[in-house]
Amino acid sequence: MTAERRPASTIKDIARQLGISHATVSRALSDHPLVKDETRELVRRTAEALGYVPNSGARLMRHGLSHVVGLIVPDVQNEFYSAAASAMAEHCQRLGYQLNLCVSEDDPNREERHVQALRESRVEGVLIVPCGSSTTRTLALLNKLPTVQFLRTDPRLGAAVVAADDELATYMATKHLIELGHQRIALISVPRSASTGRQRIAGYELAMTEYSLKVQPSLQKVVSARPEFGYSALNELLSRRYPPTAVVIGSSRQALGALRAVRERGLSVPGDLSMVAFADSDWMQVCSPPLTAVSLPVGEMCLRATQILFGLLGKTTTVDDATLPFSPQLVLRDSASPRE
Amino acid sequence: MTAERRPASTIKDIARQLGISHATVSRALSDHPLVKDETRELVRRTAEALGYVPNSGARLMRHGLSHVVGLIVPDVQNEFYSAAASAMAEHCQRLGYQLNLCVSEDDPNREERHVQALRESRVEGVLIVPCGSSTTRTLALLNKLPTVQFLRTDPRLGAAVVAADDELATYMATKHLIELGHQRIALISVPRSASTGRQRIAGYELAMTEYSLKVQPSLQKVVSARPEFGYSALNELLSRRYPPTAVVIGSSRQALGALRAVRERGLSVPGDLSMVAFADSDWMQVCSPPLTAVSLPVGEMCLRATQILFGLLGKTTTVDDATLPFSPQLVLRDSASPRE
DNA sequence: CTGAAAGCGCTAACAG
DNA sequence: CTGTTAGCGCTTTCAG
Repeated sequence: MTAERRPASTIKDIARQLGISHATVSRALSDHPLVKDETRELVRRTAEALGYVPNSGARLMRHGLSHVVGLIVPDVQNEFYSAAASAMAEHCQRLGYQLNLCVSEDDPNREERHVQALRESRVEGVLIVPCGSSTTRTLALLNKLPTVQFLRTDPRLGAAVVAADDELATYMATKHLIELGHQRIALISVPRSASTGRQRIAGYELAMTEYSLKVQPSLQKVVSARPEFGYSALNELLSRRYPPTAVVIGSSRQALGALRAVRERGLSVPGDLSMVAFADSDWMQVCSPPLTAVSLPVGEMCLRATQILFGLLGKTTTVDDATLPFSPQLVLRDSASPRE
Repeated sequence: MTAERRPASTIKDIARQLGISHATVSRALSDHPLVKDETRELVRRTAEALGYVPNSGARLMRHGLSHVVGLIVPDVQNEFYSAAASAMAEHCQRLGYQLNLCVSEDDPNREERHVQALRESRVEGVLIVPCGSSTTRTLALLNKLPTVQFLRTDPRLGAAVVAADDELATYMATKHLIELGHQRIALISVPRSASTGRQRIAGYELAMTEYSLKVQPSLQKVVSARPEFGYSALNELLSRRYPPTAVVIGSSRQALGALRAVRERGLSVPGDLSMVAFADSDWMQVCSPPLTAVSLPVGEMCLRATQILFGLLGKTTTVDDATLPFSPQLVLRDSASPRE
């Protein structure tokens, strides 16, 4: 039923059928003014009849522009990235560009394959959340392309940056807990390989030292941004002789797992443990208890990132000139309370 | 810093630089056996030096295969689809294919644009969750391409289908509530435009009539699969003179909004209202209360869909021959209880 | 208004 | 082992 594998019909097929030259067909199809209306209509109709669809490869070869931009994110299951992807798709759409969405899984090799593929298809620009340990080839490729690094910053990459102040975010989260009277505050964070990991850890440590609290390595769990890891990290923390009374969690995905751990142990939050999450997700307002979180302005950041990218492409869209970086905001809910 | 806009170097540039023919360069780069090792190395090195990246458009034109498949989903923010996208990306990856992920937002025009773009770039196959009101052009295009319709079925599309038994799913959910003693059971569902909407509504009605309960139109809210709509739908239901004692919710996104409504009104679930959700999402086990849900085997379905697609492409992967369609499973948690 | 012809980057057949 | 050549589908001069 599906899949008639015969090669797609071309401009020449149309020309042959009509007994005219393929050049005329090309003109007719691209609304060139110097074509008789009658011819144009005829061409249109037979194109439709033959199921003609232009070959973008051929078109690309002629005038070099693909009208595609690439977006590489670590994980579409992370609400933060999927929201970003939606927003960016919307913006590209509006500008008549196609968005090619790729998932790196934070794997440098996968990332490289995607960048390579994007470059081979001659995308005009790339939006990327770099994995932090990008291969040199990846970096070299990106440095030859209009690129915007989104959220994470790779110092080896000479591209524009649109990021939030992650350090401030975890600083705020930690400070909030300290001011509630907590002292044994744990941190679950994403790895240092990415800038965001480094910043989030730094923000936590900054708050701790600012209030003269000892930063204990054993209270820091640095793991991947996946629910399972949040789950096991919190379990380990809670199995300590002196478990923490509060925890800052560096990723919404980890928060999900952590909450599962809490639930399994029958602990009450915030009674037994206060929690503050980095990044605010939809579900955090309906979970039990609703999670206090540090929220980032995803929408604005996406807008800015696309604006910058299309700026680099010469499409000067209106660029709003708010100041970098974007500020996080503490959203108070019920998962953090004064220490008893 | 970024973005040197000079045109990418070609095979000919390499040839010129080395004083050899571009054919030799081509051979060297594609590991043709009849090339002197020395030459091959030389070519490799200069290719690297010049930052050469093959032009996939040109390559495509030569031997017709793009090694890309397309995936069109309605919404990446829906955990169900993002999980599916991840799984499918993984499978394609393994087979050396690139996955081009597109988001239709359930908008027929956007869907058409994507299908058109995919066809223009000569993707070898398409996995699609059809929006239900696809344009005739979309259908025509898809019918000329190896296609697998995933989850939703468009009767006008002659493509293979991989779907769950959605009717059974809501039937099970509704039956569960009926057996708990509920009678005034509401339904919040996605629109009838898609097969899934029709099936989910049918399953609910089937269970109701089977137990001789009246199907009241005013207890059915048919709205888009977005949190806001779940929110307002449930609010309307709860504002009735005789509000339902239980509700079946046809989408995880709607469930999120519904939970928000419940929370705002200070109602207790399942005390004041029992809920069962269609589709099980990560967060449903940590929300308050944990939601009883009908779960679908996403993983297996994705595997099957990709197997079928690559089967159509002639790559005969091992196809497991479980029976269609896939069966839902009721996951009992705490959001549904006997009616007092 | 339309046709002939060149060329985009690449591969493959055919000669050496 | 390598060079020459043709051609994939399309746009774009340049001539009519």
